[in-house]
Formats: sequence, C-alpha cells, structure tokens
Amino acid sequence: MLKIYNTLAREKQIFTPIIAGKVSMYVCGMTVYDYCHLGHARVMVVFDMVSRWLRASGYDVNYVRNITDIDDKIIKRANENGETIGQLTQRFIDAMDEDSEKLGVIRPNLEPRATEYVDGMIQMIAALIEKGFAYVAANGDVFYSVNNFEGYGKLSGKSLEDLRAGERVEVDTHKKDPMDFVLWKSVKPNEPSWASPWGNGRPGWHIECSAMSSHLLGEHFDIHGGGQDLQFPHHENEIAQSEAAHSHDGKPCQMVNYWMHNGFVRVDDEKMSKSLGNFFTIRTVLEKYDAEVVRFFILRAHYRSPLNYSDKHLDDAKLALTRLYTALRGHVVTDIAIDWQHPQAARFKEAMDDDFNTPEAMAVLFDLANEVNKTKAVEAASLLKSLAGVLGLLQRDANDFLQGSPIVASLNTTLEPLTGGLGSDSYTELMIKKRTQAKQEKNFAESDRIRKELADAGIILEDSPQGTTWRRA
RNA sequence: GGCGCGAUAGCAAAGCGGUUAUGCCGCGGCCUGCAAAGCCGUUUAGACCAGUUCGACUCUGGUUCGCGCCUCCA
Repeated sequence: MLKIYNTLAREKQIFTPIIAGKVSMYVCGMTVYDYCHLGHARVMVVFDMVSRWLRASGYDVNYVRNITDIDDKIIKRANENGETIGQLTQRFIDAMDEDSEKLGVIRPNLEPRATEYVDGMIQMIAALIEKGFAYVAANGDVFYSVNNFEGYGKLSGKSLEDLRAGERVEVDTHKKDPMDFVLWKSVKPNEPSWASPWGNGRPGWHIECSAMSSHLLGEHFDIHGGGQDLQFPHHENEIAQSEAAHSHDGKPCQMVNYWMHNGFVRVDDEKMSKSLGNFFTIRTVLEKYDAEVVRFFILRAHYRSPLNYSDKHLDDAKLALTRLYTALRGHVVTDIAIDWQHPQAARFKEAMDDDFNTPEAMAVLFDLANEVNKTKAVEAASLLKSLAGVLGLLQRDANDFLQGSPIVASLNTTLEPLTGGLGSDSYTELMIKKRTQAKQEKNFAESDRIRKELADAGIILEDSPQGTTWRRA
C-alpha cells in the first residue's frame, strides 16, 4: 500500500486514486530561457522515479509536465540575445530534452507549453472575474483577490496576516491587497501579447498551470508536484485560481489530492539557484560524470531531503554504482517479471511504498549485489537488474559502464584514448595479451610493468581464472 | 519578524522503542605470483539538557546550531 507525504496534510497518507487503477499527475517543469541545472535535474529524475514506481505498481499513469515558454525572463533574455522568443525557447527546450534523456528520464505523457493555452487562461480569468475572485485594475492588469478565497494559505501553512507582515516587496498600488497577484498583464512596448477582453496583454505565471492542468487532467486530479520553492506562492496561487474558478454554487472544487515537493540541491549547504549564481548546469556536470552516476546520486537521497552537490559526492556515487555493475558483470540476465514475493523484492517494494524511499530501496540493491557475488546465482543477478530498472538504473551492459569512454575533461592530454594510444580500448586489449604471455613465462616484472603503465592511464586490470578483464577507474 | 524543516559514525545516507541499514574510506583475514575485484571479520554513530519507559538514536518538552519559504526560482 503506497503512502505519500502530502504537503497539504503535512503527513504521509495512503494513496487512493480518484479513479481506481489510474493516476493523473501534474508537475511544474522548466522556464526555458537557459540550460537546466542540477536542481532541475532533481525534479525531472525524482518525478520520473515517481511515475515509474506508480506504473510498476500497476497504475495507468497520465503524467503531465509543463513548459513555461512565456515570462519576464524569457522576454528579457531574447531581447538581450537579439533573437525571437520562439527561437530562444525552442533552443532551450531542445537542450532540456537532451539533458533529460541522458539522465534516463522517460518523457512525460504530455509536455504542454504555456503559449499554447492562452485561450484557456483567458477563459479561466474571465470565470474568476465573473465569480468575484478577480478584478481589473486601473492600469489594465487583472488581479486575483486573495481575500475572497477562503482557503488561501492552506498549502503553505501561511495566513494572509503573516504574509502581509512579512511583505518585503514594494506594493503595487493597483492592487487592492498587497498579496493579490497578477493574472493578466497589460501589454508593454516590445513585448509579445495576446488579445483579451481586458485588452492586449499576456498571462501571469501562475494561471498557466491552473489552465493546463484542468484542461489536460480535469478540475480534480491526483498528484501535483514540483520543487519545494514552488510551494509558495506558485502552488498556493494555483489552488486559489483553480478551486475558485471551478467552484460551483459558491463551493470550491478540490483541485489536487496529493501535493508533492522535492527538496533542493545545495552547494556548500546553500540552495542552488540562479539568483545565487551557485548553480551547475546538467551539461557541465555531464562533461565530468557519467549521466547514470548523476541519476544514482540523486536517487541515493530521499526526494524530500536536501541534496548536497560536490565532486566528492559524485565520486562516491560513482564508486557505489561501480560496485553494482561489477556484481552484474559476466551475468547474462534475462528480462523476467519481478516476483514481488521474493524477500528482497518485497523489501524493495515496502521501501518504495513508504513515500518513495529510494535510499532504502538501494540498500536492497546492494544486499542483492552481495548475494550475486557470493552465490553467482543468475536469479539474484536478474532480480538485481530488474529492481534497479524500476529506478531507471543498471540497464546498460556492465562493461559498457565499467569500460565506458573516459571522460575527456579528466584525461591527461598526452593520452590518445580514442586513436589507439595509451588509454584506448585497443591498446589496452593489446597490452593485456602481452601481459598474459609474460605471466605465462613467469616474467612478473614485465607483467607488473604493463599493469602499472595501464593503471597510470586509468585502466585497472583484474585477473581471474577465466582471464584478465579491465575497467576504467 | 512570521511560518516550516533538519541535526545519525571520517564522508554520504536510511529504517527502527529492545535484534547487522546500506555505499565509500580505514583496519585485519581469505583469495592472488603480486595486485585488483570479491568474500569474511572489524573500528568510528545518533548536537545538548531534561522527561516518559523495564529499555530511546527512535516518543515528549526545552536549548543550541544549520537550512528553507515569506521576491523570480525546481
């Protein structure tokens, strides 16, 4: 029985879908004006893991992750670059797709773009005005009136009173209440705009998710996810918009049953964020680390815990993943359905059902690796690979990982790994043959010299009764 | 200031009111020509102070420290 920590309730709750056997899930995706950083990687990987586990549990999952392709920063960046907004956003959507594919993220069922749903947003804003939850200000902007929505603050646990006390931003004089937020911004020079009953303009940020989620998943759906920083104000405002717009006879309509928020990626114990400038893009990290190592690193922590990024931690993750692949090496495993009655599989399931406890699930993987190493049983190896597959890990051939192309940036430039020189696959194979011969002749000095030479080039040799194998450090 | 989260061994990171987490590192042994890998064993825990309990890392209260949200942010 799956339990999910529901931000709305501030506790783990048994997951019951609205429609038996089906799950509708919406996750706030990226604003595409720059490359994705590791914080974005975490959202993508975490909710990919969630959708995989829901599917492995037998649910028919409809997973929607939106793309924000119209926003202040996008407009600004496009202007700076002298390119159109469409060019800019498409470029970074393509980059995002590349990054997420490398990280083993299965594409969501739908990836709606905000600009494709402006009509829906306008309709929703009109409904909000009609029902008395929004008003047109003197400057032509349309604002949401937080005072008229009784449940405002229920997700973030904030009261309007507290929020006003903590007000740090210059108050927009067009607002009736400082906490009111914009639904529609009237057009400004050199900005894209759409026609609306309130004049030309463009949507505010929050309204897009309300419009897209209700259009694609309905007024009431199962799971809504995103980074912890979206809890307030973004998700709070989504609830206010959706539940008010979909209210019937003055009664709000519940928007989402389970709200999920993943923890931040940190650098030196500080949140990784664009504003702090302490972020690492996914592609920068992938220059140095295998994408599966990054995925492993992310899933190694519980999704709600903070995750500290550093080279040391990635190195550690790499060694740990190497242990798992080493256990799988040499086994020809066939894809078989997981027997969830198996003690280790049951333990894995229990961990995942407990609010997606991937660290505990991974401990099962390591215990299985130990069993594989001890017994050489192909059944154990198959189970290891299958269970890891549920997390999107360990699906490559073991040698592809262990002998994987050296990461160029970390290579000594005098080596020629790709052209047959020291450090290359072919040179390694050649030297292994020479060394095997030397060993047969009991010429251990030569054999050790070769091993040392390769070791210095990052190639580790491992002798066994079946011959010598190699891997990259 | 308001609201919230956290503090576990050298590092990372979980569960659990009493029984080995797990990975990396360290140490000892087995294996090996020697290594590596693997296997076996093993040293380092639960910020601090009280309380509840036969028994607390685990529950309760307090203290200290760290972090996050309250402004765009995954």
